[in-house]
Amino acid sequence: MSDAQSEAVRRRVNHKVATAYDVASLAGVSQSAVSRTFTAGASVSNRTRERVLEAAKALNYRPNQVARSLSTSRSGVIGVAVSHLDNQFYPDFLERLSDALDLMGYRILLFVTKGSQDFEPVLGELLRYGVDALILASSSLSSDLGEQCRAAGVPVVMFNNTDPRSQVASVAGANETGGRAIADFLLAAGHQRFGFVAGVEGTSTSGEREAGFTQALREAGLDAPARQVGDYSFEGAWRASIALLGQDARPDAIFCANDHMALATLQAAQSQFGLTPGQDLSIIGFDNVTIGAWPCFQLTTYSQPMPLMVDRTVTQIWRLLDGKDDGGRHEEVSGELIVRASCRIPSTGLVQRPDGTMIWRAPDRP
Amino acid sequence: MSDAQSEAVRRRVNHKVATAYDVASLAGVSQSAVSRTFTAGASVSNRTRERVLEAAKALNYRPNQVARSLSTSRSGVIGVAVSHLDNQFYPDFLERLSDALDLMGYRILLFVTKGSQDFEPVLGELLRYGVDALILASSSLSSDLGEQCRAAGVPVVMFNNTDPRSQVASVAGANETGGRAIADFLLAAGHQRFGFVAGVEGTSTSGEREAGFTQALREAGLDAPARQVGDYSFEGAWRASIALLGQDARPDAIFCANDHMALATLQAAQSQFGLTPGQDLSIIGFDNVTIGAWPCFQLTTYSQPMPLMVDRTVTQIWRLLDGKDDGGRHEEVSGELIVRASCRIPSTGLVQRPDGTMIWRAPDRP
DNA sequence: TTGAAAGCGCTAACAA
DNA sequence: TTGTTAGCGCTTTCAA
Repeated sequence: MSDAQSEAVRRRVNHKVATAYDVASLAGVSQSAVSRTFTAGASVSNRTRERVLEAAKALNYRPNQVARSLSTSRSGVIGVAVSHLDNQFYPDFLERLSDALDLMGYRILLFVTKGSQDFEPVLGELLRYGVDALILASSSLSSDLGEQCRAAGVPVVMFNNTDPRSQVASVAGANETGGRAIADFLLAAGHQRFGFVAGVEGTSTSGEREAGFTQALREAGLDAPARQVGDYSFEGAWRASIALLGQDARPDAIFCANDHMALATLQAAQSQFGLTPGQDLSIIGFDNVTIGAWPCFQLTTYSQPMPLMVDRTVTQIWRLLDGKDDGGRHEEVSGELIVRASCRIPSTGLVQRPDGTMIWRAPDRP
Repeated sequence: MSDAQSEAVRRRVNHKVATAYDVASLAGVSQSAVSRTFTAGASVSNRTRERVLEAAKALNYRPNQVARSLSTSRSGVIGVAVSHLDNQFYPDFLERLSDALDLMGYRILLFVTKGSQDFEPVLGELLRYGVDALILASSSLSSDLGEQCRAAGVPVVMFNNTDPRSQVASVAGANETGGRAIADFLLAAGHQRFGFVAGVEGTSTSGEREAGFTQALREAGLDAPARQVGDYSFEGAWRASIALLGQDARPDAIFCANDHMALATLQAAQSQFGLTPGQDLSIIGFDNVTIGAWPCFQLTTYSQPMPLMVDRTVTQIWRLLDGKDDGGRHEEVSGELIVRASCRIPSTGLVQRPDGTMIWRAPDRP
């Protein structure tokens, strides 16, 4: 046994992890040969590769990612900032995103942010962590942040949140369209008095949904809806709903800026006012989270198709990573108005899809 | 302006990130001096430090974590494997864990696993990612995995899951105690026929809860409960519940191995059998997830106090990182039986806590 | 307290 | 196709 070999064995015994050098000497090749066999698209002879692989297996060797990152300045890690983890929309997002990134060999460095707290310093750090890209899925996160990263040359995509004036790429649902559809739907069902529960003020998501909703009501000759802020939280929406429903002329239809808040409204209406959603009033959300379809909720909602949105998000990321920094930055993924029992049902416009779900489409206007 | 200075400026302009060398030359000191000013507990004169900090600020310099990791073989990153993200227990866990780790300057590298899929290869990779430690919060994850990492010298803690025979540290709730308490509680309420909805077979969490439950029933002279497997999923529990409730002698009390499944049982009972939980039958879960307390559920449950559990988990991690690999490995965090409307209420043993929540304590036995 | 210099483990020119 | 060599940006001895 050569010196090199015994050195390699010694390392193993000492619990030290084998390096490419150990493998090289055991295989009787250069360290570069080892590097090459573990680098996709390298140039190694089969014979060399096999010897290396054999030695690697014997030593339980695997390339050290940190060292690799230092050399290549690519880490295979993508930073993901997310908040509101109690809103099922986001865990669902994380799960699907993880899947999608996994497929491409990427990992997630997770940052759970609290609302719009001072996240920016953390993010400064983050950039030095060598993440290859950033996904900002905190609806209450400013785009300045993203702008900063973009300037630093790190691809950034905002998820479920946009700043149309910024250069930061984004993927979002059809917020304004959805808001309009919801108004049309409620009007078609014969509703008269409307309420709106907003998310965090200033977020594009809530703002656009409200804009579409209000605009469509205006076009129908109606006033803007009664309005309360729910801050995207269950408690906030609970309070907002109680305020709305406690009014003299109580709304007979309430649109909440997302499902998470709509679930609060639904329960507040039931337990605090004895109202039956779908009969006494209509409640509608946005997102189509899984639990909204639970029997006890049967929440009507405008969907944000998560698989598609995640798909678009990662596609944008790959593009940016490839340096294709061109066009198509602010992507909008359209959804559908999914009809369930929490709303009074219009007599027209209902369509049943093959999977049994009911959707509503506005009748063509003249 | 010196050559070194103009070089530094050039880098800035070219969008290249400043390195410690750039800072050093701008500050007129050695690169080591820069390193020291950014290393906690270093030895630098105030004068040097100030000059360095000034230069660093001018160049917007921050130490490169990757390079630092390569030198120190510590990354400041902790790998977290989690599954069942649709069970609110886990997003909640992630959120709190993130907070706790943040406080100590650690970040989370997230792995979302699917049940007990072939996660092991991924984890092999993971170790080469330079994570300083690993937290395994996948209730359906074998401990072999953890054992492997431990052997590789990486601290591992299993969360909400144990293998008593293994050396892998763990933090879990009072599963057996909780199971017993639940049996005692249901017996005290006068129940006769019991059902149990299990999680994934073979997981310690489900197994221990069932063992405690069944054991306590046996001690009361009763048979083991009717039993169905819910696999920790909503759909699985839904089917399991329908099977249980469709029996000839339908159970009048069902214990589900966690809240997530109990929520399915509750709704199945209501919507498929027209039963009113708390009157026609009692349904009880385990975890005390936030949504279980929602008005429409009012789920009785045995709690797993998340803040405490997370606290214990990170404490274990710090210990292991400090090389204190001694004792106290399998930690159990006790909870309380939280009484809500989904169960028939016993006439004795109820205690109201200051915050208004009702808990139940078994009367002392003679 | 400081600077010089030797790595950390790998990738990527460059020569052979 | 190979091996040699020079970094990647930092930490950490070791002298001074």
